[in-house]
Amino acid sequence: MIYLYMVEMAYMEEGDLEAIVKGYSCSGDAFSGESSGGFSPSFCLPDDTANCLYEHEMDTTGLDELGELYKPFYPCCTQNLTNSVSVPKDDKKQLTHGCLLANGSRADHIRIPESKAKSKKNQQKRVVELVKEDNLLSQSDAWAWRKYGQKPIKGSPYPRSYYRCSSSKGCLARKQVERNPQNPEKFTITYTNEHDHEIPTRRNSLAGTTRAKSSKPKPSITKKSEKQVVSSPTSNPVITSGDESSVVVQVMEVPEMSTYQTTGEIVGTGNNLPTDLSSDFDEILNSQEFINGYLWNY
DNA sequence: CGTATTTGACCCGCGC
DNA sequence: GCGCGGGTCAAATACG
Repeated sequence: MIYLYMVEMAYMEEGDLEAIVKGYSCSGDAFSGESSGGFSPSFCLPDDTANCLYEHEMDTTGLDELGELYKPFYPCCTQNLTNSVSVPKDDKKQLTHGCLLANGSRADHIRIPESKAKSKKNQQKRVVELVKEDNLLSQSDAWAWRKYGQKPIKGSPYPRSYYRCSSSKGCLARKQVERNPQNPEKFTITYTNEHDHEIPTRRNSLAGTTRAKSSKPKPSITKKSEKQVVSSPTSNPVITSGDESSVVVQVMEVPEMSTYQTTGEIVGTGNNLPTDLSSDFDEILNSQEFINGYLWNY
């Protein structure tokens, strides 16, 4: 089983976090669950648990408890829907967006203030920190993700990979994956925006296939000699840049989905991680199997 | 040929 | 206004 911490960042003012944690409030991400492989959506934490988690890691709980934990919290997850609005980057006039709810239904055309929508900072973010590297396979969600970028991140020796939803054209869902610089065994996955479509029943023809890493160096005309490794690891990436004033910390124990089967193995690298881009980490990140993590039978 | 990945360039928000 | 850093674009390339 997998234990992960889920941090939801919604449109809330400073101080809301405490209120939420103390008051057992729900995050308002009514449909966050679909990004976790059809998993159940947000749930509310007991007061002491939430506080505990916000400060430090928590010991694990039993797998079967999770399902029971979720049930009582489902109803609250249909509230505060407007907090979960995705923000289309380029849609400057209409600024509406369809939202997929956890139960599969949709909530369309939720209007958000233009000024707010313009800001990337106000995009909904949901951060998931994986505890174990090998859990990445199971944690990976059922959406099809396509990598569109990778950047070295200041303060972290590990690059961040950017993925977008490839299941549907125009879907604004984004996903970032990076290794925790303080604990290389952990990965942080950040989801931005929500899918505006159902979970695909089948993926693109090549989705899920593993591309063999090219043995020969890729010819590049304008290639720089820039080294993409940056130094001096700093803060915990889970609760990132200071502006995310309002954070809901959730703990999810994610059972491995027995209906799916992982298609690849990740060789654990532990703490002896190479820092260059040809490291195992990059192979993991670059593997579509890692991104999806499931074997799809047609 | 269609789709995915790589990676330098570009864009944009933010702090100074 | 400028520089920095994060996020995205898109051409080149790889793969089935």
